[in-house]
Amino acid sequence: MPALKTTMTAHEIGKAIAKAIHEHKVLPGTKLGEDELSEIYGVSRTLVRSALQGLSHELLVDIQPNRGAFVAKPSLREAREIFEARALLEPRTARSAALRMTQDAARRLQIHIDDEHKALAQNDIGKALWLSGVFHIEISKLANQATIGRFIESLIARSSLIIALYRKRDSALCEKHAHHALLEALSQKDGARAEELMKSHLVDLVSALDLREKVSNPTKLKDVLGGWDA
Amino acid sequence: MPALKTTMTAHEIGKAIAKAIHEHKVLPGTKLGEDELSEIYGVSRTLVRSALQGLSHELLVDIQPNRGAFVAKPSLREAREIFEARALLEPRTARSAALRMTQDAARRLQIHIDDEHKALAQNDIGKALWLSGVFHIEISKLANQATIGRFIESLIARSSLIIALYRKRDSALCEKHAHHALLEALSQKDGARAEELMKSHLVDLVSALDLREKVSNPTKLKDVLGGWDA
DNA sequence: AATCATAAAATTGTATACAATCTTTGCGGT
DNA sequence: ACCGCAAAGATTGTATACAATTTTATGATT
Repeated sequence: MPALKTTMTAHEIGKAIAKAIHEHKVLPGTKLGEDELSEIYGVSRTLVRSALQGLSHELLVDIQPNRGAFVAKPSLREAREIFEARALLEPRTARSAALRMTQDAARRLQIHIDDEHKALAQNDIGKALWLSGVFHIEISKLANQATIGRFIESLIARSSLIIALYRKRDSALCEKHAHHALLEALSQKDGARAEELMKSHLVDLVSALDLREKVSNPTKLKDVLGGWDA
Repeated sequence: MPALKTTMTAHEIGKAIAKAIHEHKVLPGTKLGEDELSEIYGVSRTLVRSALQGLSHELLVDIQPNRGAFVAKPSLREAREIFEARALLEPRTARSAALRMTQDAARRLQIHIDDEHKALAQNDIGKALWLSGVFHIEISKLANQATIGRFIESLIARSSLIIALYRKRDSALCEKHAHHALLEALSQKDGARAEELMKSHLVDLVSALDLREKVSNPTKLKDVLGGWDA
């Protein structure tokens, strides 16, 4: 599928890495070595560095001076802030999107939801996660507010890192119906309902996370590590 | 004042260029040639390119492939979006800031306001503009929400471009009292009032701009250009 | 004189070479 | 064995060299 004849641009490389991060193909903390990446994409380190700097600007990767680039590990505080920001921006944006909804957009979103279900059916969690993010981004694009849309896009990308780090064990990350209900409200141009649905959808998302302060008591370490030779 | 012994980093160069843009030392549309900048800052094009790419990510400069980097020229639509976004984020943030206000912060903000007045007194519009932006950014920092704070910072930086492009002739850009009143509300931890003041302050800012659609009718061109040989 | 084609100059895009820094390895001392 | 230390290796940071593209200058043709 990808065109191999022409060499990739820095932007394309960044997109590819971002997608891998979003799909949890590479986990937070993973080192992104320049030589390694330039080998993979068949370009010089120049373009790889440019791509990594771009990702660092979006806070998807953390560049440590003289040490290299790593997939970012958002703190608990950052995690909370990001979902607070989403709760502020996305419901409002969903309302705007509803008012500008078209038949064509509804069709595209429906196909998107089908793809999500397909991915889930074949247990491709990574792809499902990525598609879920893109669904939110598509809605924000419908609102026709590029500026806030960019903010939302950035928040969603970082959300995938948070899910990787803080997801509760065995918590479902996408309630099957949430996106469908949202699409329905949008199709009916029911702005108020779309706003409300998005709001509760985000609450559900957060409730699948464990964002409580770690109470790790250093003295308890041996309780956890004890019995290693039993 | 600036340390000349050590070489500047890409980030520092970006900050320097951003400040020049913010201060209207370079106007929207200005070409930012790589050789020229590397000459100025005494570094190779590598670092200059890195800096320009960073600024491009913040939408402060527009990089046109194979043509170079130019100071961005936000469209009318972008301009409206940016101030809508500010109206959404900043009042809310001012309220949060009020609740976390400290004596020390109040002192710092007061000094800041004094600097603004000094700059205005000596007619250094550029510096006043920059300080005004930093004032807003400082408030957002007090709110202790780094994520939204970054958004606001980015919006404020772009606002200076909008002011350069769309300011009404002879419109005052900073009503002397606005920032002072804001500081007062913050100092009294009066969140509701701070929110309200910020809201109206932003309205005032927009009212100093001319964001109406240009009605330039192409057929009228000869009306404007006619009589060249009279 | 105006216009188009072409060549020269200047500028950006990418790769490579070298320098600086960090990481690992191996050795000797305690 | 366990630390500390030093040299080798690997990785990132910066500058330079070369390729690709655009811009400007030149000149022939109408």
